[in-house]
Amino acid sequence: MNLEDIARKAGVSRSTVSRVINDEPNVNAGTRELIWNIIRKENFQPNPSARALVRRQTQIIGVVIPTSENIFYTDNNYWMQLLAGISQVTRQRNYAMLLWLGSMTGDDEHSLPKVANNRLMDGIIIASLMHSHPLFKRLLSLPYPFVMIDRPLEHADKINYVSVDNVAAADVATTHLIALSRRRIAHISGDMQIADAHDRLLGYKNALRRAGLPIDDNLIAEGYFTQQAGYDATRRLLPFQPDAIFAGSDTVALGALRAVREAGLEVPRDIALVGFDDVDVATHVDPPLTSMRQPLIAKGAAAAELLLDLIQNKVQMPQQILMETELVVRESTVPEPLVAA
Amino acid sequence: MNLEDIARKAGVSRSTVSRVINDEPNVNAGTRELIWNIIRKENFQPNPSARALVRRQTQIIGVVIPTSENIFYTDNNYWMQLLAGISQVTRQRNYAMLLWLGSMTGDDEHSLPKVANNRLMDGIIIASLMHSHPLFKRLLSLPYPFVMIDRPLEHADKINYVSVDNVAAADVATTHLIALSRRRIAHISGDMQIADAHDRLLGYKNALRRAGLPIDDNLIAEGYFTQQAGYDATRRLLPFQPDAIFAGSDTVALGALRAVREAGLEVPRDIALVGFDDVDVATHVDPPLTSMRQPLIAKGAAAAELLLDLIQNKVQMPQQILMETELVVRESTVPEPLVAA
DNA sequence: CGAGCGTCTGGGAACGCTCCCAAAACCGAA
DNA sequence: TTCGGTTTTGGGAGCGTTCCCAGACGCTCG
Repeated sequence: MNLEDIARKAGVSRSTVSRVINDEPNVNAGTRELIWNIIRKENFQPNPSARALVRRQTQIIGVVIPTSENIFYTDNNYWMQLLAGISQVTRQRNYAMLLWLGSMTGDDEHSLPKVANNRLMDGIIIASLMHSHPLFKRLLSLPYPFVMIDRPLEHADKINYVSVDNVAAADVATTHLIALSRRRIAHISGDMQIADAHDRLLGYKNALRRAGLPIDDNLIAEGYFTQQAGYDATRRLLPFQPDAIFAGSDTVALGALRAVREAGLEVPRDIALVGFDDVDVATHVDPPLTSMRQPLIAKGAAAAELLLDLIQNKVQMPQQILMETELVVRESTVPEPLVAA
Repeated sequence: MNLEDIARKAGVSRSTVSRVINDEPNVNAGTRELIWNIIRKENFQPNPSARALVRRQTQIIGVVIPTSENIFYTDNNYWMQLLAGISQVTRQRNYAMLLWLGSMTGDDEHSLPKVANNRLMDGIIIASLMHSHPLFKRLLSLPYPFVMIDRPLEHADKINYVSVDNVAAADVATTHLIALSRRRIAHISGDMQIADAHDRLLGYKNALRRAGLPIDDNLIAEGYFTQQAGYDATRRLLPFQPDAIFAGSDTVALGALRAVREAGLEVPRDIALVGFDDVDVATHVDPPLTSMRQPLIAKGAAAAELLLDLIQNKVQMPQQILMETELVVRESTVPEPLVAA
């Protein structure tokens, strides 16, 4: 079933049917109605490959999550929230989304450069790409627009991205701990290859400085955004007797919690604990975790919206979008439940 | 850059280049080498739309997760695990995956029937579709193969699906509770529109029957696969004094745990608790949840493998695949840690 | 030395659309 | 009735591949 078939049934030409399908003007109202009826009856949809071939647009965007470890072992709903947000927008704007998961560093068919070069997509969203990734330098010469989720560490001024103000967010989180009279506040950062980790450390330092508290390198542990890293880092920190820990992510906080417990200490009495992201685990864990919420669904949606705007030339690149964060206070910093259940 | 351009550079014809790219025989070895070199140098990739147009194959599969509530509010990594498994296989077999999230019941462009009718995909994987879904009856007339994840409630013998033996799994879980000398074992089932819920209830009853325990309807609560449903169901169950609860999923178990706590009871002392799926939350919650593990990554991978085999005519439909489950015992049923941390 | 056969190569047609241009149909006004 | 302008319609060309067929070439063998 193709345009020609529909045309034959309607007694018109291929061109007229095409005009109707694409909502072009200058088609006789009666004819238009007739053709629509036939299209509906036959459940006809124009062949997307043929269309893409001539239009040079596939109406497909790619979503790339290149951090393989995270994908398979992530213990939370972070990515799904992001995907849900992207999906909302692509759907509403009539695009499809192609998903590429996992490490794409190789030189094979599935490397990110190869995939990205493929004219199958009109643009891509790249989540959490480290600037040490081999793709990074190729990014700028991509033949179509792309949007990064989270700020890239280099060339940030030339790149479209959606992020949160991590400096401010970390500042708020740390200030919350200071307000609770904690004085020896430790920070477990993520990988310094990631701008987010970098910025959160900065925000943490800013808050301490403003409060007139010393910045003690013994209370700062660099790690990765994993539970194990949180655990290891906390064991390194404990000898220096922190009375609070601001973890770089909720997953990290989970590891920290385990280490604190094993040391026979109690949260929040001995050590108050703050996470980042506010993913599902924050509420499941005991005590529930105070966490800096990232609006993940909205972040995904904003990235998609931006990418489609770029594709359709509605905005000029580069665009940088920062989403609002919000501190969600729970019992890992404030002992009593805030509201009765 | 197209075949013709490459051909010109190599001093051969379009056809020869095509043959080289598609690894066809009967090309002079030297010419082949020469052409490959040019292709590599130019970073050329054949246009997927043009290829799809003539081959009538897009090398793309669709993955549909039609249960909208689950997507946006799922508090665990269930879906991501499934996607990770699918992705592994599609990648290895040179396919791309298109993701369709959320309710697709409407009659608009984004309804599942519309999407499925689109010749953009060579096949689809459909996760957790209820047989009351308006798509369900259309499924069998789809113009290409599809694989369901989890057993459909109707036409199961005609449909390709990947699932676990829920009857046996539920039996094992219940038997575990019986072995712990629990005698008033309650079950919170999922929606009876879902075969999984149906089968797990059956397995639960089988185990009781075999152990010579009575089946008490007061100890069976039908709900949905959500936390709130688990909470509500548990409040209905508590007056009948269960000493154990087998929840239809980990998420449900989370709600149950909350209700048990609020009633001033302790897990596992007063009520032992078993979940299903063994997603991330099972380990995060306190006490960690005994749960029936579904091999989600493997399940996704198996579904993808099956779909691609169907597309490539390597197997005949219908195929039904059952994956192994495994009871993971944690402190929600057995008080002391099994191993020292 | 020519027939016969395998290997290798080139070019036309087709896939199903969109886009452009030309022509047909229609309209009201002179 | 004719004319100019607008609206409506049809068909050719082209998008970048694959597929098929035909032809060139080289080799073997009678």
